Amino acid sequence: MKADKSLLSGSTTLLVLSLLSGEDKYGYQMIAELEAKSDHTFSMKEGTLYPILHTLEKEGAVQSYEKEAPTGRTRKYYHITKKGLRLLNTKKEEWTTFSQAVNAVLAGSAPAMA
Amino acid sequence: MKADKSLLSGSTTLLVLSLLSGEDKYGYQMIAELEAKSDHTFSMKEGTLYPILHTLEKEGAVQSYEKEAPTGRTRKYYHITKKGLRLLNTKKEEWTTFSQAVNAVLAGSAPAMA
DNA sequence: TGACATACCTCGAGTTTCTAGGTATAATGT
DNA sequence: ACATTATACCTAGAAACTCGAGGTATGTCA
Repeated sequence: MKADKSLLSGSTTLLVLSLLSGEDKYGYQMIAELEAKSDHTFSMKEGTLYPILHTLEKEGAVQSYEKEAPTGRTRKYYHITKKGLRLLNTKKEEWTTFSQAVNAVLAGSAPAMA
Repeated sequence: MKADKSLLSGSTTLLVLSLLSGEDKYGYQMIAELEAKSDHTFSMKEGTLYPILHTLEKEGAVQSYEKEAPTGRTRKYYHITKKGLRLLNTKKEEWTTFSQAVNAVLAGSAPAMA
């Protein structure tokens, strides 16, 4: 993880829901896509992702189903629900508000930029 | 706190150092300024801020000194050191990398915006 | 057959923040 | 004079989140 790992806190659910808003995906795939899309900034660990997926499913934000891959292996796919899409929009707004607030504080003080 | 409080994780040190890069400040003042500059998005709690300041001082990123306010009360001011300024720049870069990565993931999937 | 990648999972440790208290002084209202 | 509120500092324990380390199982390749 390039960025301080603690920055990741709180944004994981947003990232997972965002990935699923395009199409159904399985856990292992999400980790790889996150790493690729973020240019290797995010390396979400399995021990982080799987519990999150289980929690989201309990909340009704996603639904899982098993499907056999062309390889013959069984994968567990996750589909985002309408409730999940609403949650995604909420989290997106929170992210926007939050990042703008951080930038506002940064802009107000120091000039230095690496 | 408007934004999901867990988003705050990892950015607190960055915010505190950023505030101190302009001029020396005392704890109570920082909380008020954070709230004002972020348009009420951040409401950092005393139980969060004071331990952070103590940790930063142990690390040598800030130095504290007591000074009497015009009111007669004694305040504990914090001054950012050169080491603290370097730390600030590091954290700034981390923040930039992190926020760009989140935006990249968000852009790659869902179109909806509230 | 052995090694490795894929694919899922859980538990305990570590980190961070918040809640909820505590202490003390100055200003304000009555 | 007295009570209340705002200022200003602090700490301990609970709660939340992520990670490291481990486990299980199947498919691929040499």
